[in-house]
This record gives sequence, C-alpha cells and structure tokens, in this order.
Amino acid sequence: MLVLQDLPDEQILKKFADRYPDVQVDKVIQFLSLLRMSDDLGLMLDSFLAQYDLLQGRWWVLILLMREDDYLAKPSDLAEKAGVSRATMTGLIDGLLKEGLVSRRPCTTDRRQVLIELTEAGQAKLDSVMPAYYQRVNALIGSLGKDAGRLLELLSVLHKNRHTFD
Amino acid sequence: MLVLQDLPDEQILKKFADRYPDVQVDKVIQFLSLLRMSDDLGLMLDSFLAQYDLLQGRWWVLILLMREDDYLAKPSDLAEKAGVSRATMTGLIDGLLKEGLVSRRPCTTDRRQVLIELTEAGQAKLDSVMPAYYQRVNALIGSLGKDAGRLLELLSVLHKNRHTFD
DNA sequence: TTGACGTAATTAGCTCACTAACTATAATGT
DNA sequence: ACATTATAGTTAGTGAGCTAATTACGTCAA
Repeated sequence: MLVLQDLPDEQILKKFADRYPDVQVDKVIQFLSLLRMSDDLGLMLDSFLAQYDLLQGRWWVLILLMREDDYLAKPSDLAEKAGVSRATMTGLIDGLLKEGLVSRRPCTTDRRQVLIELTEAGQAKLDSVMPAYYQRVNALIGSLGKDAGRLLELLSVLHKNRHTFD
Repeated sequence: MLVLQDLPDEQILKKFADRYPDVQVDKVIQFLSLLRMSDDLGLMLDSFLAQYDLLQGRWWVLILLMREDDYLAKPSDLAEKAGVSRATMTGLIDGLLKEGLVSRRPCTTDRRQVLIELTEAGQAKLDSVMPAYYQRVNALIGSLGKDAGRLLELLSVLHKNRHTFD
C-alpha cells in the first residue's frame, strides 16, 4: 500500500480548503499521520522478515501450518485464515514449495483436495525467525508500558467506525 | 500487505510458547490486532477510492500535482513525495495518462526532464472525490472525539521505536 | 443414474509495487 | 575539449495481490 511520504502542511491544506470547504486541517493531518505510521509498522515487519529471506505472506502460511496439530492444512483453509484469495494462496504455496518449506500431498478422501504440510525445513525456518520475532514484539509493545491497552482501545473505535467511509 | 485474518487465541499462543519461550501472549495479540486494524484502515481507503475508479497510488499523484501552483511537477519529485521509486512513478503516470488525467510535456531547460501536468479531467476527477473524502475523514476522526490526539501520541511512541525491530 | 449445481485448486492475465540496467542528457574536472 | 561522472526517465523482469475462467471432482434431486 502506497502512503504519501510528504504529508501536507497547514498552508497546503488551506489551499485545498479554498476549493473543498469541508477540509478540517487538524483532522486531515491526523488521518494521514495515522495511515503513514500504520504503514510504516507493516514495512518494519517486512524488513525484519527479509533478514530471514521471508515475506509476510509466506511467513503467515508457515505459522498457520504450525498451528495445526498435524502440521497439515488445506489450501482453502489457509487462504481463508490468511485473508487472501485461493489463487493467491496457490502462489504462496508454490513459492514455499520451491524453497522446500512445505510439501503438497494428495487427499485420499476427496480427490479435489490437496494437503499442505510443513516440512522439517519449514519448521527450521520458523525456529530461526520466531524467537527473534517474539523478542521484538515484546520490546516494541513493551515500550508503550501500560498504555498498550489504551492504544488498542482507541484504534478499535476507528476500526468499528471504518464503514462510515463506505 | 497481507495481514493474518485469523488471529491466534490464547490456546494457540500457548502451544507456540512451548517451543518459543519468549512468547508473551497479551503482547503478541496486541501487536497482531494493531497490524490488522491498521491494514483495514488502508483497505477502507482503497475501497472508498475504488468507487471513483481510483487507486491510492494514482490518487496521491493527482493530489501532489494539485498542490503545485502551476499544477506541474517532475516525475522524480512526485516519486520522492509519494515515497515510491522513479520506475513506479513512471508506471503510475502511464496509468493516469491513459485515463487522460495528466499530461506529459517536455522540459525546455533540461531535455532529460519531463513535466507532468494535471489536466482538466484530472482536476474534475479530484473534484468528484475530495469533498466526499474530507467529509469521511471528518466523520471518522471525529468519532474519536478529543482522544484523537492521544491515539496519535501513542502510535507515535511505537513509530519512534520501530527500529527496535531491526 | 444422469444432469445440474457446487466446490477445490489451478491457470491466465491484470495492477502496482520493486530493483537493475539502459538511454539520453548535463555537469564537472583535468 | 573531452572523458568521466551524475542525473532523469524509461524499460525489463520479478513478486504478490486480485478476478475470472478452467479443470476436476462431489453431491443431490428428478
């Protein structure tokens, strides 16, 4: 997601307000700052994972597989839990297959289906990432102190109201 | 950016904690909720713009052009302000050109350069989007009441500390 | 039992990011 | 004056998302 690097200052917004009288300078700046900072948090995770030759999409798939008792799941379930289309999941699995982190195996009870399994290499990849990941999550969320809950609360308000944007 | 739809519950995280002792259940859940809600805000903007046949990338370019006194800018400046590579900006401009929302014109003083200009159709497109956009920003941020500043403050803490993730 | 509909996964083709390499032009330093 | 270096923009190729169409298989009802 592209988010503007160069946020408008008050002067620019006043120019826009001439043409679009609904502009409320403070609110627009708050909204854009929110988008920017949120986006940066996503990029932060991307660049952390890149150090382990991983991309967010593939990493989530590995994690979803590790959640399963037998380390097995159907592509359609993975797609739904990851929040991507099945076509996208096919692509993610292809990528993971090429790196040997998962394997495909036919399903005996329904021949339309396929089962994806976390390989030992996949588990090893997770083992190399997750401890560092959790340490960083602890440090980052810990930096909020007892305000962490408050942040989530306020963000939830926006989240619940996001359909006012429809 | 893919962000997990199916957040882990306490039980799943405890399973992970067996293997990765650094897991702090609350913090992980807060971190993932934060990512999810942030991502959803971006999607909200995408789907708003889609109603006007716009994508975030192209929309920001139109806005950046409207900021300029003469509605003219160099692709390299646009790329920097939008926070994308120059190659990406070339693609965005190509798309906008096809829709007639901007025009390319040669620069007389430096023949390597090109100037991008917002066309009347481009201005008209902005005029069709921006009033609704500002109304929605007002409503959304307004729903936070006086806590808007507090939310930004807390998010800033995370933003400033994002390099603990490196 | 077969025809219609539903479902699982994949494929094809689109968008919009990216990096690296290329072309053209400008600026600089010897 | 000319070779080097720097800059502007584009092109080529990759990756990960999407939708729509396709292939294969199941299910169900007349």
